[in-house]
Amino acid sequence: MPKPTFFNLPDDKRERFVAEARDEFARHPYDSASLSAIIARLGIAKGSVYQYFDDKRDLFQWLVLEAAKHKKMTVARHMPSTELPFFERLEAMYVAGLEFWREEPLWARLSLRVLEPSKDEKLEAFRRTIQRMGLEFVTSELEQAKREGAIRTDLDPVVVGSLMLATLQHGLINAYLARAGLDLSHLDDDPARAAELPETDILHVVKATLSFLRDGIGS
Amino acid sequence: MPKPTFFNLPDDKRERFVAEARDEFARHPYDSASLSAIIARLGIAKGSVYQYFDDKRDLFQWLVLEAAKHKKMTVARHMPSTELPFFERLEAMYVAGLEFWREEPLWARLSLRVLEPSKDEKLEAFRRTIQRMGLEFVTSELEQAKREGAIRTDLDPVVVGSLMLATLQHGLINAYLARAGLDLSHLDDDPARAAELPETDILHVVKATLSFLRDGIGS
Amino acid sequence: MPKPTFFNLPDDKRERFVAEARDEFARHPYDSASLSAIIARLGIAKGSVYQYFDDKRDLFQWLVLEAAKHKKMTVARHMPSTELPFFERLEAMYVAGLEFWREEPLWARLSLRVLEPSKDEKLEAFRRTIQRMGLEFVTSELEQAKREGAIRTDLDPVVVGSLMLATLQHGLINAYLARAGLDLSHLDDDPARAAELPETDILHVVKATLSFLRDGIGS
Amino acid sequence: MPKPTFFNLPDDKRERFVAEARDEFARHPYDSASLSAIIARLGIAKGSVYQYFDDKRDLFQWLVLEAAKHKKMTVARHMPSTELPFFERLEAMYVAGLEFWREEPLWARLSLRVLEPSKDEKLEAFRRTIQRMGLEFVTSELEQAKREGAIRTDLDPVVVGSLMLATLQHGLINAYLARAGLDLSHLDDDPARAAELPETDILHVVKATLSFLRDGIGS
DNA sequence: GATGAATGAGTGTTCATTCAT
DNA sequence: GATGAATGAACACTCATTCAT
Repeated sequence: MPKPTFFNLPDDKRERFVAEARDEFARHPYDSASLSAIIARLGIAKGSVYQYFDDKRDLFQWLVLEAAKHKKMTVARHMPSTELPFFERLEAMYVAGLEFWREEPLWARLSLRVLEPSKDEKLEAFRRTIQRMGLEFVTSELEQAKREGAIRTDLDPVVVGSLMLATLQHGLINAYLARAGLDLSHLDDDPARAAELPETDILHVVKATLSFLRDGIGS
Repeated sequence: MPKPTFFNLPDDKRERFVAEARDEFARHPYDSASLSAIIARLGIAKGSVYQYFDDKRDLFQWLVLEAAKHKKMTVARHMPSTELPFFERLEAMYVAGLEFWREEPLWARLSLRVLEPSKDEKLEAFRRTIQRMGLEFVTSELEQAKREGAIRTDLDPVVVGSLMLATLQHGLINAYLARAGLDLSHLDDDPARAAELPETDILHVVKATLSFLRDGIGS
Repeated sequence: MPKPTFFNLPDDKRERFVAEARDEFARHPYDSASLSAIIARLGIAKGSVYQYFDDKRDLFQWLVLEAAKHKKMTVARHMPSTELPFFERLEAMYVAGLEFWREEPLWARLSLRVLEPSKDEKLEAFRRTIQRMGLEFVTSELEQAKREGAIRTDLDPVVVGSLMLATLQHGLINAYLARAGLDLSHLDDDPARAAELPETDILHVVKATLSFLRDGIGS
Repeated sequence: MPKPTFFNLPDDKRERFVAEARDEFARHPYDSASLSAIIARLGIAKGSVYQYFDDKRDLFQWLVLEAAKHKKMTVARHMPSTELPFFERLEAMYVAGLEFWREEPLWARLSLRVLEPSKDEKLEAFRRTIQRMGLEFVTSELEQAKREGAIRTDLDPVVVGSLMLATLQHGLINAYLARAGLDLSHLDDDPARAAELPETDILHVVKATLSFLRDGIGS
């Protein structure tokens, strides 16, 4: 949704713009993120933003889609090309999801921002769409797993899907951070700190999560 | 943290104040909630708020603690007085948690608001404390369950605690709402709609969640 | 439509506010009039305007109604208390209308501003209402005159009403100004100049207008 | 006042430019009309406008003169070639004036726009010139009519000229529109609606206006 | 002759907070 | 204890104009 002007920009200028905009929206909730802060850091004129995007929301939504692209790339890098059984697929996805936080903490933080409520009603609609798509993805994966015989057939896909989505969106990263005594809000001051988290923890967290998901906690 | 002035207020005036403030902070993220809107609805002077509380954050934090009190009361009403084994305790807690949404949708919504990030740094610190306490509660429950022999002993309490917290904070209510095709943001226009959700769904959702937690999804 | 705050203001402060706001909206078309300019001249904070009025349009509409009040007062001062036949009533009204320009040039100029188009759609609706009421007033006066036998009975009230309204709203003041080689836009630089126009011209212009209206220009 | 560049343009490109610019200035008051909107619709570069014209005002003024040319052409088409007595000439002119609204509503609307005040001081000077020329035209016509013996000799040409000008500029079209329950501002959303007004009304309005002008309203 | 990115002063509006009464 | 007027920094957004290419 950027205007053509945006793509005509010299690469380095465009990249600096994207980087600063991403930083701002990663560090602050949408309503609090400030276009003025972005242009001040870039040293460009206020009007320029509106040469590139329709408005603040337009910029944010595009950044969210960009974040998704980056995530997809990271995931692709960490996913084996061969077809995997359900739980191994899940494990690879979880590992990739946490690697994304290490490799691209700002894009990862931005991805989560879209789940936060805003007072912009049109953005809320966008958020609902994203959320609904997330739920549909998880439930369809569950259906597939059922067909594969990997999971129980008596599960309510909507309920379990919602629970797993919460796990994926909030649980996993919080578990990973909690091991370092951190919290998402610690990252907001300096998202790059995510890159310093111990990579070895990733496998531990994912394994524990997988065990939790597959076998539950019951003795 | 209210000032003495607040408690000297006639009961009905204080209660109206609390009700309107709760509504405002339930309906809008902290940064977007407006003191002006509250005093406009109450028809009181702007300065009065500052006779009762230090500032906006102070008011919000107190409301969050009030919400916790209300939740505790609802939970108490739905929890059997007798000691229960872990999973039955968990089930009762989950049922009570969803009943809280039906009985006191505004307090319930407000409880969740505190988990949303804000640009107010001091509020973020408060949020971290709340979040940490939540995690500690869950992990200690898990430790207790281990001692009871109710759950596996090989679970990493921090990881599983984080996952269960995500489930409790986001998963359960989203699962309950998703069955009606809703989303938290739908409630923000009119939180009272939560009271109209089918009560029978509660048991279904909780049973499914319990089965998910206890036995996992693996076949 | 001002807020109570506005009326609680000390008289002199409120009057200065009204005077500066009136000047700004008299000198510039609505869209070009600047709240910033008003508060700069008053030396008050920008927010204060919004303590008094909902927004720019609200302020403007109230000023327009105030202008109407002032006009009514001026007219009352120049209208004989006794009932008059139609053409004498018309003459008195026209004289009063021009006296208003001499006595209160800024209010008079403001009155005309409401007839100018704006890009604010809600203001356009207001303008249409004003315009429609003007037409209704003129046509009802014409009906009355018909009953009095003062005017021809074969006149189309809508057509003649529209023509007379144009005469009243634009023709008369332009005729008065044209005699001094002026134009409305000359007044915008310094509306007070209207007070310096020769008072004797008023009667001349009105007499000529009356003769034009009553007997036409045909020989 | 266009630059030579403008006339070197291929005909169709120049004509599209004129059409879009006319539409924009017809639909919006000068200050609100937007060059950006014009070039967006044309799909040309912003700088191009400044290759053709000095600035926004220059373009507008030229368009106003073009509108006058178009009006002259429409009038020529509806005016009999033979010399006519004053009132018949007037009638023909009025009919032609209203036909212009039906045939070329956008040029007609634009013609009126120049009478609206603006914050651009140089444009105001232009407007004064136009207005003065209009007055001079009407008064000279009246002088001529006097010599023909068509009208009374005791009329003040400046006063009556101003009144008739108001009639011509505002009264006639408003009378025509008022019969359909419309207002100029209704046309601004879609000026083409003027073409749908009943043609038969034209003669009625003009006849009524003529009767009003020639014989007055007195009984 | 055409381009279109950059500019930056300008707009109306919001809102928590203060403080004299 | 209550009032409520005043504040002013901050916000998103607009637009005619310039100028290097």
